[in-house]
Amino acid sequence: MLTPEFPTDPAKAFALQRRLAQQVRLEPCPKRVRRIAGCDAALSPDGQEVVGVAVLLDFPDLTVLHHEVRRARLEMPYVPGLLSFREGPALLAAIRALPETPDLLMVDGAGIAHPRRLGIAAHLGVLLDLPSVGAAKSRLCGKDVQPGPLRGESAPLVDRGELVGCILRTRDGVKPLYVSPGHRCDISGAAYWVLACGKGLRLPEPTRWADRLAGEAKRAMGADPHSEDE
DNA sequence: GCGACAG
DNA sequence: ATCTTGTCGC
Repeated sequence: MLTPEFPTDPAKAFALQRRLAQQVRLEPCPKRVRRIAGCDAALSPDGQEVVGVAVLLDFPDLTVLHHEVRRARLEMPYVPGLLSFREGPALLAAIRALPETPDLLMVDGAGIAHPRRLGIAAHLGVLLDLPSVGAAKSRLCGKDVQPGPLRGESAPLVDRGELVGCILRTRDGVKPLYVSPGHRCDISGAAYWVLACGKGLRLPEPTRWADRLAGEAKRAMGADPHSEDE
């Protein structure tokens, strides 16, 4: 089950990122959002597959309405900057399987705060032409600057002289998140949505649920590499 | 050439 | 990502 959408050859992946990065549109984030999809992935117990999860939450309730899980074989080793070519296939399938098209995607990973300005959040946003936000737990690029200690405080994330996102404190005194817009969104909007989706915990609800559900799906696999097909 | 490096 | 128990703090 090959995925021409995500080339396995690093050279082709780099070229594709540079091409898709030109399609990213930085603009004001939508204000009328009713449905948000949280996305995250985990590795199968045998490490041969990726388990992608897309959780649909409503806004502003932040209630979980639905979630989809999709698996995809790993064809490429992890290479910083090429994460979307590993998790992309499974996440894309999970998002497409949702009963409703979300108004916004919130992904565990980078948006444009990426060496070629196409982190997984931006990549998925462009492929689906949906507004997206990247909320990473650690830094991929840019200068690491510590924001104020209180929830809501932030510091600009600058990479090679370019403002690509912000380092946002989502919880008092806790390690900040590296937030950057994906597609059809901007830096302030990305930070706004991450905070608006937060309940005082470090991770915003969409990503927090996706992370938890991916972990459950992983455990449910136990030592059974496979049990069915699509 | 030497580090840094989402998940 | 993943390997992993208890422990400090609100």
